[in-house]
Amino acid sequence: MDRRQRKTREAIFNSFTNLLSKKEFNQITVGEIIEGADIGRATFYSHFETKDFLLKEFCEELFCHIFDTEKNSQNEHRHIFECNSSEPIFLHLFKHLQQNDNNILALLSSQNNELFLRYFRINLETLIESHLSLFESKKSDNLPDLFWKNHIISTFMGTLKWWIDNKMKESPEVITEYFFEVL
Amino acid sequence: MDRRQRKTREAIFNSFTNLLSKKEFNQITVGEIIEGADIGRATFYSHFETKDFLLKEFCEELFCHIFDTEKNSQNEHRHIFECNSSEPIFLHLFKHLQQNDNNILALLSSQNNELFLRYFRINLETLIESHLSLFESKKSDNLPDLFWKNHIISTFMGTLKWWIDNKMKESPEVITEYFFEVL
DNA sequence: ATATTAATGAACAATTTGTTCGGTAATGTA
DNA sequence: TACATTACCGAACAAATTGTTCATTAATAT
Repeated sequence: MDRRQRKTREAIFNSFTNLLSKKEFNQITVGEIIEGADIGRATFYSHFETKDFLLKEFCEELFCHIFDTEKNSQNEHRHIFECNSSEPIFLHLFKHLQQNDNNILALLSSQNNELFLRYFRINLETLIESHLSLFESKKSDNLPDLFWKNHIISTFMGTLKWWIDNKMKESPEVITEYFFEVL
Repeated sequence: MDRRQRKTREAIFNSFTNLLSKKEFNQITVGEIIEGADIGRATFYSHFETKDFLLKEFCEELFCHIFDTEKNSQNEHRHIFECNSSEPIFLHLFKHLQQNDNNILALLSSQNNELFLRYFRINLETLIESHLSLFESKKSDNLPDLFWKNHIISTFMGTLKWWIDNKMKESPEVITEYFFEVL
C-alpha cells in the first residue's frame, strides 16, 4: 500500500476517533471528518464509499487486533494451566480490555457504545464458538445448542456492559469470577 | 387533545411504522414521512422537534402499552397461582409478545431491532426491578445486587433476541422454560 | 356564533452528500 | 536518476435534506 494512502487512512481514522469521543455517530458529517484529517473531500470518498463503510472498516481493524491476540494466546494459556478450563481465556480478555486498550474502552463506553458493542459481539461470537465445548458441562441437556451459545454470548456482553457502565472498578479477576458464577 | 392533532399524530405514526418495516431508521427522511402521512412539512415540525423525538415518543407509546398490561396482570396472576413464582409474569410477557402484538414484533425483528430492543430493555428494567425479590433464591451471595439485576435483564433480552431471530418457532411456554433454565 | 387553534403549502436559507476534473506532487520501479 | 503511475488537491457542482417562516384556510370546542 502506498505510503500516502496509509497516511490518509490513518488521518481519517484519527479524526474519526476524535469525533466519536465527542458526538454521536449519526451527527458526524463527512465535512467534519475531512476537516479534522486535513484532507480533500474527494480523497475521503476515494477511500470510503460512505460513512457507514468507514465505521465498518474502523471497527474491523479495532476489534480484529484484540481478538487475534486472544486467539493466539489461547494455546499459550492452555499450556500454562494444562487444563481444559476456558477461564484463562476470558480472564485474559477482560485484562486486555482493562489494561492494554484504553482506546477501545473509550469507544465501548462512549455514547456510541451500542454501535461498538454490536461489532464486539460479532467478534466474540467467533471466539466463543471455538471454545463451545468447554462450556458443555454447564449446559442442560434439553437446551438447544444454539440457544445455549447465544446465552453464553449474551451473558458475556451483559457482564461487559455492566463493568463498563460501572467504570470498571472491579478487577478482571473478579469480573471473570462473576461471569462464570452466573453461567 | 384536538381531534385534528390526534389524527395527524396517528397519520405520522402510521407512515413511520410503514417506513420502518422497509428501511433503516437513519435512511428515513422527514419528506418520506410526511408524504406517507399526507400532511404538510410545517405540520410535522409542529408535532415533533426532530425525527429522533418522533422515534422516542413512538417507542414510548408502543412499549408503554405492553408493559402496563404486564404490570396490571401481575396481581391477577399471583392470585391464580397463589405462589411467589415470577414465572407466570414472564410467560405472560412472552405470550403477549407472540400473540397480541404482531405490530411490536415486526419492529423488534426488523432491521431496526437494535433500536427497539434498546427501548424494550429500558421498560423491562422497570418490570424486573419490581420482581427482583422473586429471583433472590437463585442469586449467589457474593454477587453484587446490581450485577445480578443486570444479568437477569441481559438473559431475558438474550432469550428474546434468540427467539425473534429464530422466527419464534418455539412456544412461549418453552421459551419461558429456557429462560428460567439458564438463570 | 365565535374565538381559538391546527393544518396548509409554498417559499426560503443552510447543510450535507456524493461526484467530477484538470493540475500537482509524491511514490515505487527500472 | 528518470519515468510512469497513482494519490491527493481543491474547487466547483447538482441534488437531497433540514428546519423555519408566514399568510391563508378550515376544523374544533364551548
